Amino acid sequence: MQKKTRNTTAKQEILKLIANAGQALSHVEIQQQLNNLCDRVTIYRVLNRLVEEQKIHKIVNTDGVVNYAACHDCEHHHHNDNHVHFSCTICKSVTCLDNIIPTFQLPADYLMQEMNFMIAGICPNCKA
Amino acid sequence: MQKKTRNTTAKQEILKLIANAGQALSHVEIQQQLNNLCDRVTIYRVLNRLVEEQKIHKIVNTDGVVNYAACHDCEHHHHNDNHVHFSCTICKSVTCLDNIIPTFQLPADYLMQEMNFMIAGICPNCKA
DNA sequence: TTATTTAATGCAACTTAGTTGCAAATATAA
DNA sequence: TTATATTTGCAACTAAGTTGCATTAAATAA
Repeated sequence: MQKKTRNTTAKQEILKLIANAGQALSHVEIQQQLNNLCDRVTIYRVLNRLVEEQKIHKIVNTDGVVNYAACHDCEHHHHNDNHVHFSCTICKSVTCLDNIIPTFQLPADYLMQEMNFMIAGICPNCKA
Repeated sequence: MQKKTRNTTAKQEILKLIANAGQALSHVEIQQQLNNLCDRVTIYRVLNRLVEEQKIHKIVNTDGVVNYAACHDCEHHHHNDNHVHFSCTICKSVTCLDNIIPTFQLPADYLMQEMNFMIAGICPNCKA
């Protein structure tokens, strides 16, 4: 029997933040913007729940820091982070390049469950 | 003026370990296999040096854990981790799929410096 | 509306990963 | 063999994330 999940204030606010962000947010950024709405442990737990419920994506940066982004195409397509993520080494922003989907051929004897395509470099804003 | 780097015992042993491993190793795994040859801080520092010297690759797993692998094609090609890495969710092994190189088109206004392509799933060994 | 139940929260304490400063040790070149 | 600059060990620290447990608060039933 599956555990029922609740629509709490913390969850609503965190999801709203991520959905309106335009770029992926780290735990620290979310905590700062929440302005003491809830404990930092709660943020961790809410983020994990949202990932499980497939409402947000978890993106691991090239330095190991985790960021979270809203799901855009997951209504239509399968929930899978199959596009490229870009991490700017100057302004530190992490964004989803939703349209850039790499093609590759995984050997048949491998089973794919999850993918994380991360590119670090300089974003258009900082390059200009 | 560039700092001259030394060929110390710790560096030799760590590079040997990684080169002979057949799979990517984490800091913890390296520390265990080194059997108190040196301090854990030294391992961190040696690993960073080896990455800077482009003797090994740094691979970030889907859970944020960092692994290190020997460079195979970097003699001939540019030093760039442009192939797919595979992380088995069962046996926890991290391997380089040297031949699987994704193709994608990054918009011209982005500048790429580094990439990390990670796929998590079940490896041939564990699937069998 | 109130009572019941179970998920979610807050807090404190903890683990794990990695970093820093500094004195001592050691590889390299002269 | 000596000089010098890199590397190491140690202790202490930061940052990221987890866990246990008592309390709070959604959601549902009465």
